[in-house]
Parts: sequence; structure tokens; C-alpha cells
Amino acid sequence: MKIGELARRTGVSTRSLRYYEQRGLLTARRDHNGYRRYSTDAVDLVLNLRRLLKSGLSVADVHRFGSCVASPDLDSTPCVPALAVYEQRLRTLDEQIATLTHLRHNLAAHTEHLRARIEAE
DNA sequence: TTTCTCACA
DNA sequence: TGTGAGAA
Repeated sequence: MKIGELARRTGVSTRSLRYYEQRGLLTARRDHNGYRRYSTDAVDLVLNLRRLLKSGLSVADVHRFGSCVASPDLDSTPCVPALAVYEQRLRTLDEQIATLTHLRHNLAAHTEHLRARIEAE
């Protein structure tokens, strides 16, 4: 199928599909006129890509999934690299949450301090 | 309709 | 991580 049909079948813009290809996430054969041609299983792959990217994974993360991304049923696939990616992502999120929590505590303390000063006037 | 590139959020 | 515009 051509890029327009893949876009329609996946609900993903042609622009995004070209972007995924540029990033090495999606490949296509070329027609004589240079138009991209996709096999029907590209639909599952794109839907998986979309879901993973929307869930906060980066292009590099999705890259690490290897052939798993092409799976028609990603959730039921015992994808070893996916486990590593998810675990690393969880660690990163935990670190970010800790940092934000720290910042929030500091800001709350400053706020209370300032309020007390102002109300003491 | 599709291709590409540049610029931008 | 995408998108818009412009030209072929």
C-alpha cells in the first residue's frame, strides 16, 4: 500500500510516517516513481510504534525493541529487550519524581517562610 | 498524490 | 516528537 493508505489505516499522518522512516523505525520499498510501498503488516508495526511513543518511550527506546515492534500482539509477546526498556524507564521516572518532589518541598518551605514574613507586617 | 528539505514548537 | 510550508 502507499503512504496515504497506511496513514488512513493507522490514523497516523503521512508526515509522521515519513518521520518514523527517517528515524529508522519504519522501512518501505520504493516504486518506480519513488513512492513508498508498505506491506500490510506495516499497519501493526505503526500502531505499536504509536502506542509506545505515546506511552513516553523515546525513538531510541523503541529502537531497542528490535523485531518485537512488528508483533501483531505486542502485549502477548515475551519481548526480552522490552523488559529492559521498561525497567530503565521506570528508574528514570522514579528519579524525576524524586527530583520534582524535592523541588516542591523547597518551594513550599520558601512559600511558608515568605507568607509568615508578610503576615507579620 | 507523493516526494524532499528547511524551519520551528 | 512531531508539524507546516513550499516547490517539484
